[in-house]
Amino acid sequence: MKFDIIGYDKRTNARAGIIHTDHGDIPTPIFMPVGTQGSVKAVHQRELREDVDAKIILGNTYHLYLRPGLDILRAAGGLHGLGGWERPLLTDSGGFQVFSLADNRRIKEEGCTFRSHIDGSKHLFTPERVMDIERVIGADIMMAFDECCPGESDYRYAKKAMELTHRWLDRCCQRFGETEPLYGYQQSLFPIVQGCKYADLRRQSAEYIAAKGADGNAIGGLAVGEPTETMYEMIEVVNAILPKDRPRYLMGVGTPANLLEGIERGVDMFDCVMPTRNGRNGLLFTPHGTINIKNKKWESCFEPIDPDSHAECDRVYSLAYLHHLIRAEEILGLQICSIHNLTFYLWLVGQARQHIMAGDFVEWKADILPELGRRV
RNA sequence: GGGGAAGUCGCAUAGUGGCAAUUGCAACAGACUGUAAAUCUGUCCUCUUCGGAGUUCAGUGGUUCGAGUCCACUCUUCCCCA
Repeated sequence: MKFDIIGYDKRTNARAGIIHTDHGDIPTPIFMPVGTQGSVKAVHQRELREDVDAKIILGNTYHLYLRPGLDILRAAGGLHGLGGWERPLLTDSGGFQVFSLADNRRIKEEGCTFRSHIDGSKHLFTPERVMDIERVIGADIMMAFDECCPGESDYRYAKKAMELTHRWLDRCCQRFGETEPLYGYQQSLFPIVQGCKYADLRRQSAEYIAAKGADGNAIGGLAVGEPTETMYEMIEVVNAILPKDRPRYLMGVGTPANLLEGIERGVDMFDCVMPTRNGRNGLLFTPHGTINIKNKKWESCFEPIDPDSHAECDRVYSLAYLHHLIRAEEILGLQICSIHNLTFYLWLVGQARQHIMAGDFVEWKADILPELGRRV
């Protein structure tokens, strides 16, 4: 994997670049749709390619390991082979599940034991095991196995979790270095900065992670309950340390405004369930704010969802029709909302990229940012 | 014409002497950040300074300290037999 920076914003830390992978190039800044179980929920691949124009999507190690399981994945030629997706993939390591499945797991030095949310069976995830699984899934970018601790964690716990994450990272790197890709193309390992909301821990963690010299680096453990301003401060602290010539990935973030603030602070990659999950729950993101399509006021609004959109469904279907579909619980409504939101997210980072290269990122951001948070 | 059953907050329901009254649906809002989410939460008779206050269970009258619940009549609906 190779990263070329093709443009800097002179007044901020924003930059535009290209990540080259064996499955194709990824322009940055980029938003990566989340496809936890090997599917971006409610969105066809053709729509992902042609409407959304997703350059890279995510899969999840924990979920794919439980189902369909490693034998099937290996036999299929990894997740690329199983799903027929030919563009780049990234797998999250299960570190987020350490956080979100807190009731079903126990963390030890060796690793983390999980109870499957599907059948209750017990499984042990060690850094080595996670590397092996991610090799089998075969994503272009593999994430290190980390402990993502809650935003309100106290200093002592946050420090402990960070130090464990570092020790686990050493083991991830070791195993990664000892193993080969299984399907004939390269894989990269991204380590993850932790440290919760504590600037000195974040600094310490960023230095530890930077020293690994990885192809790219991730910032984890944000947008997990801490105030938004704190998140922005932590991004600044960390990005001052992470290598400038490698992509920086802010994990699990976020709102459209979060993306622009992240880009301004030097983040290149984002992923978040928000466009898809909120879309399935009837919330549309637009350049002029959010729309709750379930609200009565859209009942007879026969305007297209977005006449200028790259996505066909935004031009063809009206807000009134979408309102009807969502109320009637028609599957098509979930599909349209998901495609719309992802298209908007990809449009937004694409615009950011263009304005970085055009030199007016600051002005553009100042214009659009107040709009994004509005309620239409 | 004869016999039987039933009327509860939009719809459907619970309720057999202490009830502003159960539950589901619908409606109206809100939440959602590396997905155990096509999920979850709130409101849902009227008014409210959110402490309460006022009117309710087809209608009228009655029994009772107290009635959606018991009694009488009236109205309405449904079923069965002619």
